[in-house]
Amino acid sequence: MANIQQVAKQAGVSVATVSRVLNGQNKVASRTKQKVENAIKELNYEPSMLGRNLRNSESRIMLILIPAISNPFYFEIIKGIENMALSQNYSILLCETDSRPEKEDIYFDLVRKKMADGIISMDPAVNIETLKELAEKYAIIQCSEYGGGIGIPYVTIDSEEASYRAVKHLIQIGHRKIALMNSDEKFSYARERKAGYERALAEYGLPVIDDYILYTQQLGFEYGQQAMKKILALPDRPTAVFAVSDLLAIGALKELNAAGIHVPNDMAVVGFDKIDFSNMTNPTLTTIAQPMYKMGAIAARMLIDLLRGEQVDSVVLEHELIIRESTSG
Amino acid sequence: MANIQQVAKQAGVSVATVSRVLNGQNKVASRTKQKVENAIKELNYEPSMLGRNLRNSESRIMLILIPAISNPFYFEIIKGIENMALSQNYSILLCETDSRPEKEDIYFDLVRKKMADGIISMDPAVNIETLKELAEKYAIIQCSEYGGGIGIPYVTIDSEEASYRAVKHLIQIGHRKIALMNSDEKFSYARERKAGYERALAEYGLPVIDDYILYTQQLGFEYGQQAMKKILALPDRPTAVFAVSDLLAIGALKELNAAGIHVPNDMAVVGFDKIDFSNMTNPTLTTIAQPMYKMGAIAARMLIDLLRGEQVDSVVLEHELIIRESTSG
DNA sequence: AAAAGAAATGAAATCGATTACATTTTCATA
DNA sequence: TATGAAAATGTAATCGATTTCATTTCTTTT
Repeated sequence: MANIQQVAKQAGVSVATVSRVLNGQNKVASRTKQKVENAIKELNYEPSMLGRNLRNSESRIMLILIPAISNPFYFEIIKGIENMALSQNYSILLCETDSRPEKEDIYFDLVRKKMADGIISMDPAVNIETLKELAEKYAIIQCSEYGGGIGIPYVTIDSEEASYRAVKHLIQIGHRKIALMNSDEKFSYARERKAGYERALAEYGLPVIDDYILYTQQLGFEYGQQAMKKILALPDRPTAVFAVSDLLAIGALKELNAAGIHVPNDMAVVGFDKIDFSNMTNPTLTTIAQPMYKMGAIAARMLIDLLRGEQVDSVVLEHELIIRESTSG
Repeated sequence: MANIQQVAKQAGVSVATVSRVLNGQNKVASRTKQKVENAIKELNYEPSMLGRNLRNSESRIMLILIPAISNPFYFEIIKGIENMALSQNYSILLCETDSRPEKEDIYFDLVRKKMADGIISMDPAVNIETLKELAEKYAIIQCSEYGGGIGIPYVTIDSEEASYRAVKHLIQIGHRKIALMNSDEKFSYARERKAGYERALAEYGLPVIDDYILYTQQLGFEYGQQAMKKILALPDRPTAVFAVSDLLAIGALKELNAAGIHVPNDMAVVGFDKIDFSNMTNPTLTTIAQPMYKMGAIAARMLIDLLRGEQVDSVVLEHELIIRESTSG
């Protein structure tokens, strides 16, 4: 547990010199450098980040806000963030908010108290007012979900277009009665995906039927199962379902299975996100793939740039429709 | 961005008094306290944890080491850890090691450099020598997986017994040819689960057949699929499979499905962990439930106790066999 | 009203680094 | 060899809190 003073003493130099050796920037005579390095070895010295961080007024920690760690959608994004962060000597503090403001606030406090330098928010349920306020003093990036028009840079995909393509695909393979399994429209992605759904229907002159639009409280299997139960109870049952999340779609598949309804012959299903599990279901799930790793990496890069005081612009990434068994028997 | 000095000045008191108000322990006259609190409000002051942490020589961050964030097994454990940590004013730094020593080392460095106070390791692939060495100077708890006999406290379940019960269940419903889908035996849980498997077989006078014991490199769906492919290619095909992880079991189910083999009639399957997905498969998966939330909470509690310099003892928690469709058609 | 004891407050050291500025050393050149 | 510029090194302030010990203020008691 040696500190820089002791190293300096041992090496017979000043702490400034030790610090210079540590950071390798200023020139130090190689003989001196050697002495210092020996002292470091002998004392088993590890520089304390507490001291360094205080002096530099930074924590080199970035906060990642996600609604639920159990949604696999975030895995690859997190990986992308983490790798970029590590490469720039940042660590990530992963915060599951459960979409609860109190919990959110605990973590926001870490930023206010300098324990974290900035935030990447992926929580659609984040309190946008608080976020806006924080953004005035701290670096914040929105990833995947974003509250538009509030001046916080974001990286995301074009949800409306993705949704449009998914529904168009269903129409093109012959479906006319297509249900939408959406989540709460307070989330921008939900509004956009609905817009894409409606645009596709409109393009083919199909009516938007209220009964075909379901809203789920959350994005879990159970909610997909429940929603599918309601769909099956409909008098004029649709022949296809587009769910705005793979988790919902998988819950729906489960319910269809239980009801003995064949997918895709009796009912086609499309999901969204291309989580790993979507390839393990029976049938495998047609879905929209987002460039998640890339999205994460870009978000981290943007945050770091922001922290450096650079100007950063929002980014919209490409997506892809992955056609699998649930729409093509 | 006010600091404690400015608050003191504004309130017309010394920094010591401000600090006392902040920490609420020492007695401060209520009039003074009021003045300080007003100053804090007026200046919008937030105490910096950088300063506090340096002075207190602690970071109030605990490191959580997991091999892969994509294994749902860890979700509830992490929740348990997080909640306990937050309640004690700790934050958690989640580290996915990918079972790569370099990455492990990046995170270990955070501990050496005082950026984290202690570690909860859940990585079976962790370098046990490094861990042992670190444990001499820092607080470390092993959770779920543990390297025995090295004096690092752990919390886990009795894997041998759990495995024994799972296999016994298969035997009791009539199976005689039972395959084991295990992971690498360098992991203690793998060795223990194999031991339980063998004990159950022995108890019923069944032979241990080498061909029936498969090893997978990792615990992902794909590995379960591959392993099941091998099993299906066996000349004398077993009638049941016990997989040491739900992910493997789900991959196996997928492969069985693809091969048109009925589960459980033609082949019964048992998993391990009771992850959420295990209830979404068709058929639903019989599995061993671990008290994951509790395990996490206890691990965090143990780590905090350790950091306080208290004596902590290892804990073994209960498990439960959950019988579902994959073993009872 | 004075003295003693308790309560409140303050001054200054401390945690462990970085860095601006000052000083010393080195070395080429005249 | 003296000189001056360049290179190396050192001194001390600083980041923002906590805390020990000293001092001041307030109560209580006689």
